[in-house]
Amino acid sequence: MLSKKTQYAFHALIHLAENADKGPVLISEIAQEKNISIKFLENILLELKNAGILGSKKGKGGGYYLMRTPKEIPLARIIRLLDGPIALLPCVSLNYYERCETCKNEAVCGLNEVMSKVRDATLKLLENKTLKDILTRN
Amino acid sequence: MLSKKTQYAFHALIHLAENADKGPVLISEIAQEKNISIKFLENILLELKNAGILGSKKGKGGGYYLMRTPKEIPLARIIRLLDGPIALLPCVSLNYYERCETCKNEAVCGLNEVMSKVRDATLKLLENKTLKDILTRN
DNA sequence: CATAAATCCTATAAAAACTATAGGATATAG
DNA sequence: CTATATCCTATAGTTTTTATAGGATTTATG
Repeated sequence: MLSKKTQYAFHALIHLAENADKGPVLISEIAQEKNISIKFLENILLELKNAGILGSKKGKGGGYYLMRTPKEIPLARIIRLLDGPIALLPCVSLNYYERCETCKNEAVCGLNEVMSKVRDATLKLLENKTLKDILTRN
Repeated sequence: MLSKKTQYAFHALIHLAENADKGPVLISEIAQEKNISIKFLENILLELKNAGILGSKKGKGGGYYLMRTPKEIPLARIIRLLDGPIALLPCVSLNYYERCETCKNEAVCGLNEVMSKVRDATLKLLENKTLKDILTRN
């Protein structure tokens, strides 16, 4: 399961995308709208900003805004940033790979093979679906 | 990522499948072979037994053994038993569903839609691939 | 320049989950 | 009867997750 952090990030990004025309959005506005602890959300938005996904403006009239269009932000990017690996095992992770301690040869490990397929199926969706795809449909 | 518990369970099940002809296998043998804490493994095997996946025999000559053929044990069963939900969000989980607090209508939630697809793609593999599929290939 | 508004930054607290260990109870083979 | 092995439940230790705190910094505005 995705952490609360990542879940909150998605909801915040949705709010920012849906209010992109109104200039910078206050943390407090997002927190209230999405029922998120304001201080927790602050840390999350800061991380998204440091990763280049969001921009911000300080002082009066300030707030957060998207640095790219929703279509350019794949869901996998957000998950990896806040949750880490998407794969089910370290030995099949593309971005957080760790060698399997137990098995002698990953190339002939059946578990490795199946979990690689799960990873591929998951990534096919999460790399191609973007913030645009999770905005309210209508 | 899958917990150590589930990872250990897979390795233990593989060992049991590959030694099914030799009668009950000792916890200590599996622990040594797969480098798992014997006491931790004991708890895991007990859980698998209570779920009907393994059988056991006490006393001299005792140990654990599979209650079904490897082909009859889907990977999803093991993961759900030891790790819980396979889905990335509570609101798209089939076995551990929880209503989404934030969104008003899950039927039109784009996040729900994408994560449902991820779940379906993952389950298609994990429900159909079994212990048999992760045994060493040769 | 002074002030208020807002993010920035880092530390830490609180809670939960995960990993591991302990030790006696129970059953069984011989 | 004894040794062997699982059964069972409690608890300890560690890490991760979730949340909070509070001062520093930047900026708009009068």
